[in-house]
Amino acid sequence: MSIAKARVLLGMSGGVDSSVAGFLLREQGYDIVGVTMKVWPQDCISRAADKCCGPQAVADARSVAHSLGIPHYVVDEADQFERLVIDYFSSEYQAGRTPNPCVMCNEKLKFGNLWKKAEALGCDYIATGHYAIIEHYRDRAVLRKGVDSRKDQSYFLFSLRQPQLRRALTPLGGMEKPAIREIARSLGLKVADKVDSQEICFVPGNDYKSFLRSHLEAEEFHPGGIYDLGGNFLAAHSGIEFFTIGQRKGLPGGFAQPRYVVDLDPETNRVIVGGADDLVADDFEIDRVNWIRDADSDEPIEVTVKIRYSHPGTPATLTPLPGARARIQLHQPQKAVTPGQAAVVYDGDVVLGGGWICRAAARQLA
RNA sequence: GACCCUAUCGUCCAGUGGCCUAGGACACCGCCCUUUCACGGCGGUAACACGGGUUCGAAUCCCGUUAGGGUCG
Repeated sequence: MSIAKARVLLGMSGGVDSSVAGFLLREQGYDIVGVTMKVWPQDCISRAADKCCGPQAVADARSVAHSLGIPHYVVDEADQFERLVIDYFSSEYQAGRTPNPCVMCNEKLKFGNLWKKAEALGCDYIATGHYAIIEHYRDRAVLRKGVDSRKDQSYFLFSLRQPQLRRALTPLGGMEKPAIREIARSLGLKVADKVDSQEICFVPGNDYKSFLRSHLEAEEFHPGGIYDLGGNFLAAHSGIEFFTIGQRKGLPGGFAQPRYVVDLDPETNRVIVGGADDLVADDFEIDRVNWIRDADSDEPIEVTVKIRYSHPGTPATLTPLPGARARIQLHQPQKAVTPGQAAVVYDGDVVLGGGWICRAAARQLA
């Protein structure tokens, strides 16, 4: 069986998942090369010391690679990360949208630029510790949800193209998190009880606003006013980049009911707030659509769509539109459909594809 | 300048002599949730403008000071 001797580049974050992924691949007979991306500039490294791609992560990955008996390399992708992930992150906020940097990092770096390294190392595959299933068939790859529904990360992989998926391995897809930790403990890996990563890996303290303030010049922000749906001015704000649809915190108080951001207008830099009832939408468009499973036709199809990672999914009708766009009509209105976030469409546990949520026409002010 | 009204947590209000060691909502803070951003759940900090009275007892009544708003100019 030729695949048993295939050589695979394992992306190692220094966490428990990618570490156990390495063990599983080794058991399956793969020839593994461990690689950790250093994505943070040297001069800022201390600020991200506890994050997934900081120096501790590199040290942990190296330790695990040694335990597993596999070679380990560090590749410096800081420049590319800055350009492909951080610049995207900042510019989306500046445009009044809410970015998802993890999707972009997967598409552009982990399953993107890393290919150059994989080829240089003679690897046929790139493997990661994602909780998602990638099935390889003769003519295509199928992306499915991970078996552990609480950890499923297929959402973050929706933008991968077939050529990327066909050379991608995710050995944890069929497993549950507790079993992963158990394996790590039984192997005596030092990362067995390391906390799960969460929040944006390059943002210290879970404070993206401070990150933007330090990353952008003061004049690059878009200050404006906060208005209600009646067009009444409520307060000034220091930049639309500090808001996202559905946000409640940071708005003026003194109302009988909580206020939520219901719209961000990049033309006027207005932040529009309303009540919970004003937050629902049942119809929106997505662009830059990526089909993992080919759309057979331009006919509408019934799907389940997730409008953000931690969304349970909801039934909808998807109608393909020209120019890699699509219209999504939700059967049940959902709260906080947010431009810039990914809408990923499923058929059961199979990822059909997805796209990026577009802003609806400007809300009609009463 | 005379007269009238108002003055409670960051904000908006509740409270009309003992049930107020002052209640709620929104905001804020913390924890939980979470490989994006949000939402959400749980918990917490926080005020009777100031000074005198009356009363057994005052946020609640009276007087003055100060600060807002208004009527007459």
